[in-house]
Amino acid sequence: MDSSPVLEARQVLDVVPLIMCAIRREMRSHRSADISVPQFRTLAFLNEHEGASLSDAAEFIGLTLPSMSKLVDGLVTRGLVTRQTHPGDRRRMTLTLTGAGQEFHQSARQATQDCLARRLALLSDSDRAAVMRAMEALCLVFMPSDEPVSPLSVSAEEG
Amino acid sequence: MDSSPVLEARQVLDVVPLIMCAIRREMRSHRSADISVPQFRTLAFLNEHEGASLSDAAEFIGLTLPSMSKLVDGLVTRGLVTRQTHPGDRRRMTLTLTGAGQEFHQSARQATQDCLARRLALLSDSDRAAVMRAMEALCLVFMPSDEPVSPLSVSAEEG
DNA sequence: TATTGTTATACTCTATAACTATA
DNA sequence: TATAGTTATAGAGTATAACAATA
Repeated sequence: MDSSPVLEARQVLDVVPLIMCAIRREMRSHRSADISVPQFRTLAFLNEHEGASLSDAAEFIGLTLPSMSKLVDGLVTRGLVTRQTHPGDRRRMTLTLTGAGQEFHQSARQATQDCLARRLALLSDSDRAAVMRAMEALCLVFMPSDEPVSPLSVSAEEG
Repeated sequence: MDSSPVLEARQVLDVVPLIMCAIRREMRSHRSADISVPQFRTLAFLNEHEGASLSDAAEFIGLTLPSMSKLVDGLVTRGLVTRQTHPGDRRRMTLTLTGAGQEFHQSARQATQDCLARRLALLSDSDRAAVMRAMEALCLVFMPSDEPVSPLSVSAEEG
């Protein structure tokens, strides 16, 4: 039947924002260090792309270079990120998470995951199996293939 | 097995933001009238809650009253919303979508739904069935029950 | 000359505080 | 006195433009 994807699309459009709300609320409650959501996303990006440049981060997060420069200023001030000149190309900045930055990101992610797990535990085994299968399928068709870097676990934005 | 919800939680945390990115990108591309995402959400709220007051909207969207007042200013200026004093209580403002406002919201939602449907059409029938079942199950555990108003189709926030 | 990043400046969005009008 | 909304003002975040340093 051809109209079926339309029905599922409506369902996805209704339900996914609900889940996203829960994710965002949890992440927000964890912002102990008083960082913004773009800052949090930048931490997540650096966690997966150690030594990325300012331009890399700006492009991935979707900010201009000046904005990202200022954003990173804040992360450096808070001791979550280090900013060093690249040995090979002294124009580039090499961004790295500090221990505190890694710790912050990891614990925020863990807390969010736990929060989701508590909700999922309310479902039956077979419903959870459907969730697993659905997520695997959706991942295939929503994963941006052209991007050089995986956006996994980096996109809990905005707040 | 007790650890299973944890696995699905990780999967949900990885995949849901991907889908949300696609939703947001589509909505953003549709902002022909140059309105902000909170403004868009307000349109969606008013679409489901005709005649809501400024306070109602402010509480639902999560803005202060002054901020919502200013936000609505913009929507009124653009001809998407009307603002009238409530007949029974002249302190209250009654907010209503204009025809243009309804049209704008409806076409934005339709475009987003079509965009999702194109991706879902890439899946097998049985995968789509799993998606449908998963969304129904997730809706049950992520739907905020205490809220007086349904947040469905209103929560594609930020960008 | 092109690229990487920073500084200067302006605009949007949001909040808090103070105010007006109505109940 | 309490509630609904507006106006005034300030702070965060972002963008564009201009600049400095390196390739």
